[in-house]
Amino acid sequence: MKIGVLAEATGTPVETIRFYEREGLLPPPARADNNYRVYLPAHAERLAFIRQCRSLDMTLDEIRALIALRESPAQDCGEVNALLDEHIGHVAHRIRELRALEKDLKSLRARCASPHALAECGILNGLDRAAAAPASPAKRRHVHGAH
Amino acid sequence: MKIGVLAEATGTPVETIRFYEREGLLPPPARADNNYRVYLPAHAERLAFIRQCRSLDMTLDEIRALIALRESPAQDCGEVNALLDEHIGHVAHRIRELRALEKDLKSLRARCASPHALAECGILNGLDRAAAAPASPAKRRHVHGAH
DNA sequence: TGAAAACCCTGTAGCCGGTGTAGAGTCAAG
DNA sequence: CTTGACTCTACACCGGCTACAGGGTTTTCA
Repeated sequence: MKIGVLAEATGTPVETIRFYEREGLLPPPARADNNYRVYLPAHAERLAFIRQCRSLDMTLDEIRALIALRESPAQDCGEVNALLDEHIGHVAHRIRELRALEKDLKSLRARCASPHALAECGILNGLDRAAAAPASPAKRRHVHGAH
Repeated sequence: MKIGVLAEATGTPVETIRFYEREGLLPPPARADNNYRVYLPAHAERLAFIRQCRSLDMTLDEIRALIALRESPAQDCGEVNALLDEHIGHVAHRIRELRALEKDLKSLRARCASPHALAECGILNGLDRAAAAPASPAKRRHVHGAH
C-alpha cells in the first residue's frame, strides 16, 4: 500500500509517517519504480503500535525501547513492566505538580473576587511580590506543561 | 547592575534573561561603554514578575498580556481576572486528561502482574491491538505533556 | 486526449521555552 | 602580565510534530 492508504488506515498524517521513518521508529519500506514508498501489513501493525503508545503519552525514546524489547528474542517481559511503571510514575508526578499549581492559581485568583482599580488588584500585587520562590529548577522528567 | 548580578538575584540563567529581552518581555537595558547590559531595579522587578508567572506555568504570551494590562493606564482588572480564570481552566483540563491517561496506563499494567515470556505479555499484547482508538487530535491548548 | 486535481517525493523552517555551544572581547585578582 | 571569570553576538539543538516550497507522478473527469 501507498503512504496515503497507510495514513488513512491508521489515522496518522502522512508527514508524521515519514517523520517516524526518519526517527527510526518505522523501518524504511521498499520503493516502487516511481520512488513511492510501498508498505506491507507489518508496517501498519508497527505504526498502530506506535500510535497506541503515543496516545498513552510515551516519548519516542520509550517507544523505541519497547519495540527493541518486543523484538528481542526469547526474553521475559520484566523490562516492559519496569518501563511502564516508570512512565506511570512520570504521569503521577506531573498530576501532583499540576494539582499544586492549580491550588496556587486558585488562591491567587481569590485575592480579587471582583474587578477593582488596577493598582489595588490583589492578583497583580500577588504576582508582584517575588514570593521568595525557591526558583525550583525541577527538571522535567517528561510529561510536561499545562498548555 | 550587570547581567550576572541580575541572574543571581532572580535565580534566572543569564541566557534566559537575554532570551526574554529578544522576546520583548524584558525591555532592553542601557549599555555601558563596553557594551555590557546595565540593569536598573525596575528590570529586576519585571523579571521577578515574569519568573513568578512562569512558575505558575503561564505561557510567554499570557505573561505579555498581563504586562500590557498592568501598564495600561487607569483601567480595572477584569481582564486580569479573565486571563487567570482561563489559565486555571487549562490546568484543570490537563489534570483531567492526565488522570484518564493514568487510569488507562494502570489498567494496561494490570494485564501483566508478573514477568511472563514475551509472547504472552499482557502489556505488549494490549498495546498491539489497535484499540480502535478514535485517534483524538485533541489540540493542545497549552499545559501539555506527561514528560 | 488532455487538463486539472490529487497524490507522492525531498528538503527545509517553524512551533515553544528555553539550553548550550563557538568565538571574540573585557575586566579583576594574584 | 597572565589567568580566570565575566560579557557580547550569533547560531544550533531539544521533542514531536506541522507546514511549507518546488518538484514529479498518477488518477479522474469532461
